[in-house]
Amino acid sequence: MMRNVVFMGTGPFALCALEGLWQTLGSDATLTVYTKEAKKAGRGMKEKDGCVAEFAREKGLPLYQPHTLRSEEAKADFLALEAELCVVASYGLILPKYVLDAPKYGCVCVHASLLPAYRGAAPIHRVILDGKRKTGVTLMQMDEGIDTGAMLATVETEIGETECVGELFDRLAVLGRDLLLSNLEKLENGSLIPTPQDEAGASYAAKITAEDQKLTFEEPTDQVLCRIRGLSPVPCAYCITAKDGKKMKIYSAKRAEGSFEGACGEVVAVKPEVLVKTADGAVALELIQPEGKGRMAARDAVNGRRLAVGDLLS
RNA sequence: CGCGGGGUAGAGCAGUUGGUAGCUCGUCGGGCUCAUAACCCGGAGGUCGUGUGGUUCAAGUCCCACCCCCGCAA
Repeated sequence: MMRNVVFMGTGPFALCALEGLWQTLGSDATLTVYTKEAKKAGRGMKEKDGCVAEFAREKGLPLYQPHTLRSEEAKADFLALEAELCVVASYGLILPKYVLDAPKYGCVCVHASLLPAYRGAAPIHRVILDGKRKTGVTLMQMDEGIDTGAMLATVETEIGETECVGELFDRLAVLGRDLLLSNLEKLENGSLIPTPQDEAGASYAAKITAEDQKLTFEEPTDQVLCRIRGLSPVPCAYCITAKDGKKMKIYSAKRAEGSFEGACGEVVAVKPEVLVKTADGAVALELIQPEGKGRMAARDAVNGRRLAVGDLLS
């Protein structure tokens, strides 16, 4: 059993793996946590720590939140830990070579995609945005590139037809945690065989931009629905309601059967469902959120005169 | 001290220049119908975020303080 492990991660996906690691290693081992520094965020711009930092504090784990790993100070700190293994999951900082080289078993990363596809920051969102039906988690030996290291183990999963990124995220976090834990021993005894990634199948899952969040009803229904599912509930797809120019987030919607008359983005019916015309049909809005208001069923928005037949969404 | 929107029946909203509250939906009861997410009739349901606060003859409506929710930006 390993006795000295460093974990580097930020956010809920990382937290899931960290919790598992903490339970598995037990109190005999030293588990040191690295996570991104607290930053001013949210309404009021108050300094806010991430969930990984909170967990580390709560459990009394040694915690490091360097602004960068490239400083001499960070380097000295890390080397002094003399870690046997470094586990990384959506950390957000690039690991310098000294980190990669120092641990006896190197640095392994839990990445939420079937590498070499969807390397990068937003693999879970992108895989749904692209309409894929299968994804997974990869455990890999890190190298100096971004998610380019040799693969050690993978687990696949089907993406549900109506599954949103929030649901998939939670499932992959658990799969990732289990993939890591079930391979710890093999990492230690060297029985995992690193498989280099095939560059031919590589793709990059870039961070989600505001542009990605913008819905376009000029697209076919399938694409509109993928965009909604792939971004819900965070950061969420949105459109602009023409009558007041305000944003309206759309958390969920489904395909509407039939053919409809109207311009793309026009509300063509509100009863019994709120239907919005797309390039090749219509989508039925389910859960939405007007700017400044809370989430509500599309039907409630109609009751409050927020949406009516003829309204234009763009 | 980042910018901005909002807190009124179970839900979503309206409430004009201050005069004790309305709409759509839901809910309960009744009716029509082969039937219904449709229609008709009727009922219940609100100390209008909090404050033994201020102004006023009178405040959901103006002023003050505080709490909470949300959008942007990070």
